[in-house]
Amino acid sequence: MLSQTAEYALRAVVYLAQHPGEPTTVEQIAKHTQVPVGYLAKILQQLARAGLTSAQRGLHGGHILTRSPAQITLLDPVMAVDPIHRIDRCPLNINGHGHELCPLHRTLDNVIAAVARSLQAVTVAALLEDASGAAPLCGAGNARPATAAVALPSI
Amino acid sequence: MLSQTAEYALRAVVYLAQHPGEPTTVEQIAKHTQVPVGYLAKILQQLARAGLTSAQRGLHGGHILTRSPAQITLLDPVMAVDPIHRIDRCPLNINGHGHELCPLHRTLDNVIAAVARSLQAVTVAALLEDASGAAPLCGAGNARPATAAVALPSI
DNA sequence: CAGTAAAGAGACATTTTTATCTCAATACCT
DNA sequence: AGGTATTGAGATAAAAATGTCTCTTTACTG
Repeated sequence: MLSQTAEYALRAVVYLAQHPGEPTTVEQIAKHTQVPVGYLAKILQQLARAGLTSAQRGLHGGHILTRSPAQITLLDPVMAVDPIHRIDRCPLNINGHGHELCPLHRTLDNVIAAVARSLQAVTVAALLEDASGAAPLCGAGNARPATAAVALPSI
Repeated sequence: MLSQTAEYALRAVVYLAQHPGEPTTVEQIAKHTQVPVGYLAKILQQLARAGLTSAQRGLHGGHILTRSPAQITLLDPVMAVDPIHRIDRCPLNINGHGHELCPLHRTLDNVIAAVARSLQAVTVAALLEDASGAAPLCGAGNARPATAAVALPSI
């Protein structure tokens, strides 16, 4: 669904949110989020370029969030590294029905829009405050029993 | 969002639904759906293996749907060629909190579930009957002016 | 039966995504 | 100033997705 890269970016942002203040090295983030170090470095660069994080070089350097977790939604890192594209014109743009979409692509675009809204509706802070179960990112040692996830049959 | 392959599969199925009865050749479908012929042939094989379509070889052969468009949802072709996977265990399966997901992955799984439900809620027949605008697949010549798509700012 | 129009299957090619490696630039510390 | 820990950037590699090509099999037609 989301790309591997987007997943990694989300993990990194959540981890950073759990470690406010302290600049955190790529290595440390990678270790705790199970993301390949070298690849994560690239992703963190993208997050920095997008203004979500900032990095400090040198000794005691590392990455930090530039905004409070309450002001970062799950959509933000996703758009930074692997943007979700709305369908804004029919991919089969034969005899231009202007910017109107055919029923298929209108439906697909609605799905995409819903995904974007869902991600946008959840802040990173909300994840951290979540009291229903395991700690964010399966934080070692502090997982608690939780309510069962809602089952969706058939897929 | 969805893969190219899934897009192609959806186009093919919609096209077949518009041409009930007649076995339709890969070439004809490809032409009208703007999908590379060779690749489409592979995709149609996958649809056939999944039982959505069946193919007849030889002269006057081609592909047809095995079910009525009313009994095919948009999820069906997608699952046939490029299955949507629910997140059923934390990808960072450190100190196993069983099958519980952490807040991040529970959220992501909910998004995936919503996508699946949305696709499952729309039948191919519904697309064909859609009276709000352009014909399915931008059908040449019969596009009509339609209601504007709902705008989603910020993405 | 021979010819032709179609799908089936598999090898091959290209492009994109994911991942690794190396070296340079920066900042701190003694 | 020199040493070390860190990010930045770019080249390279590997894997997966997408796309092409060729040959075989099947079924209809005359």
